[in-house]
Amino acid sequence: MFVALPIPAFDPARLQVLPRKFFNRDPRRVCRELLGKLLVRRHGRLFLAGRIVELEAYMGVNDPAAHASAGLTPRNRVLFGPPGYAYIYFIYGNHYCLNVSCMPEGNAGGVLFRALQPVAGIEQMEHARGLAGAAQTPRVLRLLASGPGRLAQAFGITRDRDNGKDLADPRSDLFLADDGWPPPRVLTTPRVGVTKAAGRPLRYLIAENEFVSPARLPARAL
DNA sequence: TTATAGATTGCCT
DNA sequence: GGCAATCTATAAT
Repeated sequence: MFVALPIPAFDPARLQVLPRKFFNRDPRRVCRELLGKLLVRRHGRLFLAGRIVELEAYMGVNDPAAHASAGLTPRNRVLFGPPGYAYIYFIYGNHYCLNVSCMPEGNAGGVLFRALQPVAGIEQMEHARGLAGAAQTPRVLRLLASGPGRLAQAFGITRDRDNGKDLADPRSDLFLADDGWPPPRVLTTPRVGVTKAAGRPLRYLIAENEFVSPARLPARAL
């Protein structure tokens, strides 16, 4: 039996934008504590919001799977900058992916956003994803932001628009916030789609959440 | 200068 | 489950 989760109420007045120090830590710690928080896009009075349900940690120059492993380049320079900034890259000729920089300036840790549960602005997300007019079945809701490329498309995230943006600035149109949702139960698995350092359990997800991205791998409790 | 793999997705059988 | 799409960064020539 497939039971749809209720869509939680969304109240912009309750949002506490996460401070820079939140990101000035080991990416694994940031992953664990970022699960259950919100990614928010603001267009004037219109809000898009998604509950963060799946993340991956990238450990910097010593992580062979990380873009930072080759050292500082024009593409990955945001990762080497101060914590709390958006690193966006284009992959497979089709998709943008969103990361937030972690660790102090000079240390290139980062966290990849892999899946969100839509919370606000669902019609606009459907439009951005080419699913306008589709019934809001659990299956369609999952197609909106379950997957790194999908969530970027749902939120209109591109490199030109958002790379280098400060996600810890309340004045930003893209930021991360706490709305008081209780800390979730967290599982870890190996990262998806990486060929180097493939065994490390650096994928973090909310236990029993149906909005995690399609890849299903053996999980263990944190 | 050319080749190849890539932190993905969607459509095909 | 297989594979094409389609741009970029980096390696190989």
